[in-house]
Amino acid sequence: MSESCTIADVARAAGVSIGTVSHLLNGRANRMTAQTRARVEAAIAQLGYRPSRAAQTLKTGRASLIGLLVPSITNPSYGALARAVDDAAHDPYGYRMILGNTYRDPEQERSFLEDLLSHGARGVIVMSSATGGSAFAELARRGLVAVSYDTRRIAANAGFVDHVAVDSVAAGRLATEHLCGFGHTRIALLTAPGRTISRDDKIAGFRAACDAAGITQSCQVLEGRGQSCHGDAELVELGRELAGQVMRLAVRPTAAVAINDMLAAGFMAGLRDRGIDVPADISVIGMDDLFLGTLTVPQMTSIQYPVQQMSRVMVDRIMRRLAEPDLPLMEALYPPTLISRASVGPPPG
Amino acid sequence: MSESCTIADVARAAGVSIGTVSHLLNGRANRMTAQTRARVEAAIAQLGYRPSRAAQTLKTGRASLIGLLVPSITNPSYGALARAVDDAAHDPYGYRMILGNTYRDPEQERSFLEDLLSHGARGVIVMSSATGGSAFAELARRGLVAVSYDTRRIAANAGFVDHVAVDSVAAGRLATEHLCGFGHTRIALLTAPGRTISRDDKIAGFRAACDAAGITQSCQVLEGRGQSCHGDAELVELGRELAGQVMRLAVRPTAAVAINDMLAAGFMAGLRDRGIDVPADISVIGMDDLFLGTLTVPQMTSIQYPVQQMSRVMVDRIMRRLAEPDLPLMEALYPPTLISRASVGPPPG
DNA sequence: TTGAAAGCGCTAACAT
DNA sequence: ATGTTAGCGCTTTCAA
Repeated sequence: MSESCTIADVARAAGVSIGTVSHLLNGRANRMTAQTRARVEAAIAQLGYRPSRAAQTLKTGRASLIGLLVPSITNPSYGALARAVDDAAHDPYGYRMILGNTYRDPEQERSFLEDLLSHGARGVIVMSSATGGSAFAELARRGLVAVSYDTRRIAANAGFVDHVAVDSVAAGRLATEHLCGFGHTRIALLTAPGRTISRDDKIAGFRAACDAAGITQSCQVLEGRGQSCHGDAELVELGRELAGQVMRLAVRPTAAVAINDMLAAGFMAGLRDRGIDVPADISVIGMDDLFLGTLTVPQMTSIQYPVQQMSRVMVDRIMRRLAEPDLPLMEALYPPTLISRASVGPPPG
Repeated sequence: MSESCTIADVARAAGVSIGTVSHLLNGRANRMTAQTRARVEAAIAQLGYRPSRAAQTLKTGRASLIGLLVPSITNPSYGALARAVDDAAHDPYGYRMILGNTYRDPEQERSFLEDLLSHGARGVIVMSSATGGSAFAELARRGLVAVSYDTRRIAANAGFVDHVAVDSVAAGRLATEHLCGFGHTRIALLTAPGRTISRDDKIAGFRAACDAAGITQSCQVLEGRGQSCHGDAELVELGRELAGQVMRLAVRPTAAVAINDMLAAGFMAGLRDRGIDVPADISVIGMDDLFLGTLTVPQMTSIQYPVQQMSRVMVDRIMRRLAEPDLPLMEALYPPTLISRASVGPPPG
C-alpha cells in the first residue's frame, strides 16, 4: 500500500482476473455475478484502489483532462470562465482542467494545443484566435476537439470548431438602448485597440441602436491608445486614457458604453480624477458584470453573460463530439442581460 | 502523418532502433555517432515527431504536469498566482498546469490531489489548508510533492511540505508603520471572518507596530461579518460591511489596514457611499497590490508581494525535491514592499 | 555505438 | 461469467 496499488492487486485480493476488475470499473458490471461484483468492490474499497488515469490515457488515447486556453488568467473575466469550466468538467465528467496562458501569441497557442494532445487531452475550450490558422487544422486532424468561446470568426472561417458566444450585437444594442431610454443622444462606444469579432459585434449593435434612435450623427466609437490588452492593469489604464480623450472632445458625449467592465471601471476612475460626475455628467455602462461593478462608485450598470450556462454547454459539446465526431457544427449565441445599478442616469441639463 | 507518429516511425525513417531515438530524446546524444544523430534528428524534423507525454508518464511515473490548488480562481490574487506559476513551470521545465478550484472544502482538496497523482502529476502548489490533515500524509507517502503558499501552518504542523510565503508579520507592520508615519494614532485592522496563519500574522505585525508607536489602546481589529470568503464579490461586500461597522463606532479610526485589496476596495466604496472622504477623513491601505489599486478613487496604497519570484521558487523547489526527496524542509519568507499611492494622508484636524 | 526487450497499468477483444 | 492476452508509446537495462 505504500506505492499506490494497481488493478492486479485488486484482482488478486478479490481472487478474480484483472479483466473482471476492469469490466466492473468500466460499467460492465452486468457481466458478472452479484457475488463476484461484491468481492471486487470490497477489494477496491479495502485497498483504497484508484485507477491510474495515466495508464487509462495511454491505453485509450484519451485523458480525462480538458484544456482551457486563455490570453491571461490574470484578467478577471477569464477567471470567471475558468472557474465555470472547471466546475462543468469536473462535476459530471470527472475531468480536470489544464489551463494555459498564451498572451494572444499564436506560437504559444499552438504549443499549448500541441501539448494537450501530447498529454492525451482531446478537448479544449479556446479564447482568442488559436482556431484560425492552418496549424490548427492539423491539430484538429490529429484529434483535437475545440470549442471556441466568444470568438465567432473561427466557426465561420474554418468550419472546424463548435462555437459558443454571447450575442455581442445584442449586448451592444442592449447597452445603447438602455442609454437611449434615459434620453441620451450623444453616446460614445469605448473600445480597446485591435479588432476582434466580439468587439466588432458590440460596435455593430451600438450602431444599430443609434440608427434606430436616429442619433447616429452624434454618436461615435472611441478607441483607447495602448497595446497588449489581454491583462488587467492595461485595460484599466486604457479606460483612464479614454477619459482623457473624452475630455478633449469639442462636444462631449453624455454617456458611454464600454466593451468590458475593466475598461469601464478605468474610465470611471479617469472621469472622477478630472472632476466629472457619474452619472450626473456622464453615464457609463460596462459589459461582463464582474465583481468590479459593485466596487466602483457609483456601482456600475453592466451587461451580464450567462458564463456558467455557456461553460456547461461547451464542455458537454466537447464530450459529445468526442463520442460522435461527425456531429454537425454548432454555433450557439446566448442572450446577454442588463444589470441595472447606479452608473446610468439622464443626461445633464 | 494523419495520426500522430511514434518513436517507432522515427526509428524506421532513420534506420535505427527505437532505443537510439530514445537516447537522443533524453539527452544521451553523446552515445551515438554524429552521423546517426543527424539522421535521427532529420527524421524527427521531417515527420514532425513529438513524444507522447502520456506514454512518458506511464513509463516514468511522472507527468510533466504541475498542480495548482486554489480556493477559487475567481479571486484575482489567485489569478496572479496562477499566471506566475504557469509561466514558471512552462518556461524552464516545459510543464503544464492543472488548476483546481476547491472552495476550501477538504473533500474537494483531497479529491484534487488524488486526481493529480492518478494523472501522474507529482508536484503541486497548494493554497489553503489541504496540507494539514492525515489524508495528506498518505498522499505524500504515495509520492506527492507539495509546496504550500502563504499558509505557514502546514510546514510547522506536519513537517511534510516546503513552504513559501510573504512575511505577513512584516506586511502588517509595514502597513501600520506607514500610517503611523503620517501621524495616525487610531488605526483599525480590517479582516475577514475566520482565522488563517497569514491573517494572524498580519494582525501580529499590526499589533507590534501599534505597540512600538505606543498607540495600542486606540487601535483595534475589526472583523467583517459574512461567510465563504474565498471569492471576489464576497470580499468586496465584506469591505462595504466593514465601512458600516466603522461608521457605527463611537470613536472612529482615522486609518485602516485591510488584509487584502478586495476588502480594502469594498471598504473604500462603502466609505464613499456614506460620504466619508479617503484619505481626508480616513486613510486606507490594502495588501496584494492587484490592479484594483489603480482603479479605486483615490488610487490605493498597498503592500506588494513578489509573486513571480515566489512562484519560481516554488516550482524550482518542487522540481528539485522530485529529484532529491530527502532535501531538508524549506520555509522561505519573502519581504513585502509598500506601494505608495493616494489613499493615505495625514489624519483629519 | 547500437539494438533488443521488458514492462509502466490499463482496456477490450477474444477465448473459455 | 470469467480469464487470457495483446498492445498503447515510451524508457532503460542489458546484451551485442
